Amino acid sequence: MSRKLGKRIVLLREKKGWSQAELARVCLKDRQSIERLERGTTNPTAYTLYEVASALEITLAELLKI
Amino acid sequence: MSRKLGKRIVLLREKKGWSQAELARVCLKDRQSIERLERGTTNPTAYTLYEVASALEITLAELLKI
DNA sequence: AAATGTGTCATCATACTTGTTGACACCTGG
DNA sequence: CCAGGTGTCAACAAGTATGATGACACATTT
Repeated sequence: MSRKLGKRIVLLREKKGWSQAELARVCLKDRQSIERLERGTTNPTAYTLYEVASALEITLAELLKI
Repeated sequence: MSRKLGKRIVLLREKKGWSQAELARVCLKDRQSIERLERGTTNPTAYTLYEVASALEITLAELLKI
């Protein structure tokens, strides 16, 4: 499930033409944190997902369409 | 944000006519864990939300419409 | 009155996420 | 060639979610 979520984040990030570093910058997060999220090696918290969704300018529900 | 999410869980749970204990049972979770979630005192993980959504027989996106 | 169901709260140990730092291989542009 | 961007991986400290247990007040039921 984390894997699928990660793939969706990659998809939405690339749709904006951003690199992991760029998304991290907008999220005020670390480049490595984004990378872990996208690889699906962690089980992120709701707030982390909210921050990513906000950075991607979408809703949480939109991000979670997995 | 956790507060709003908690209120949504309460709403969806009551829509099914369930008590916290009943939702917990279906989730294979502790009654107190559900209560913390609903009060918004924790920042739940994606997997926890997935388990709750599954118990409520809705999608994660549906649960996260907050 | 007593028992049960309900929501709430606190505390504990364990496991995990997160931010951080450092590192590596790969590719592309100067 | 080489400097920079890219994605990946590992390990650490600090903070936190989770499951568990126990407790409390309130309402409803028997």
